Amino acid sequence: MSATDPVTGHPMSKQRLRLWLHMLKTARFVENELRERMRITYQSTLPRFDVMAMLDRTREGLLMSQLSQQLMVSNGNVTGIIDRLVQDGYVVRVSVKGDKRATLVRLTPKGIEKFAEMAAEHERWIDELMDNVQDQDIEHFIDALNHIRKDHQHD
Amino acid sequence: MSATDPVTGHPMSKQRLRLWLHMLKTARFVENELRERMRITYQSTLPRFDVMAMLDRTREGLLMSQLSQQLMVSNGNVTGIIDRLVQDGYVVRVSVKGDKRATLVRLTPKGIEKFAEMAAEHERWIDELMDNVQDQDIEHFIDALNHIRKDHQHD
DNA sequence: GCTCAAAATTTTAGGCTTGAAATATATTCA
DNA sequence: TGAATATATTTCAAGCCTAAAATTTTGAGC
Repeated sequence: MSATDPVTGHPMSKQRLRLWLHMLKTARFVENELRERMRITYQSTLPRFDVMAMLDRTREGLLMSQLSQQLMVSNGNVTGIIDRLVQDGYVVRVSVKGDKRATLVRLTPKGIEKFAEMAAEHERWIDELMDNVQDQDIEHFIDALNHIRKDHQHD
Repeated sequence: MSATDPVTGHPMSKQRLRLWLHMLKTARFVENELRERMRITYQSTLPRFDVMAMLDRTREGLLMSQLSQQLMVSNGNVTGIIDRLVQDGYVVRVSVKGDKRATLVRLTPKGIEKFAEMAAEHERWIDELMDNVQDQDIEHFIDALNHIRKDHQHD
């Protein structure tokens, strides 16, 4: 038999399951909100926003493989999202000198401008959705989150 | 100008954004792990598991609309997932007496049995993935999560 | 009863996501 | 050099997901 919670007497595994279900529900709630606002305000999506955010942090561009690794999504997934960002004129594919396999992906000036606008609004949305989380809690919260990934994820 | 963190001097909105990004990354990490294990071990998926979990808690069955509401996903989404669970023989659709519009959805005995097996393993996976989260942190953690949804979500 | 709005569900079109297979290029090393 | 292996990316099939439209049935008010 595994360890039990000294307070409630419930097995730790049940406590952790409960924590996971709460975390999932909260994340889903915030994501649903953001998705809808992104759609209504910018006729865009969260995955597109995530990709643009990554590209905005590295203006010289990223390889497709770097993008999918950083975003923790599959290779083929990124291909489709970039296709649509290219269609909208927010992103360009640039061939890499000396390696014909690779493709560098970069924000266009139009993409940079649009992202700045979206990012500012996105930050306000998060601030509003999380206005119940107070400053003194945030660092503890983030610590606890990082504990979960520690020893498991190596990035 | 908005409130600032008295310690770091950063605006609260930046702190909350940072928290959200950590939360998203952690949730994605755990979900990716669970998805892969569910696929390899049971040739199944997380959405299917979530639906079965909900039905297991209410053995007399749930309406399609109740299911989608509880799971915070769209109506049409649930239709497809149930279609496949019915094909696999884990779920049945039962017509509701007195209302020809509604459909009640129930686990079959085979579904109940299968879910019990999957749920036990699922709990072990969570326990393993979260083994860094200690007991005394869990309640605080859950509190903080609930704070996020408080005042926003009404369920 | 009739009409019309509301409710429960499914269908549809389009985007996201995965794992696996396919394609093309680069590298290693015998 | 040439063969085998590794790397970067795309394509593919299938499932997930959404919003909006369509379908069917119910219920309310007249």
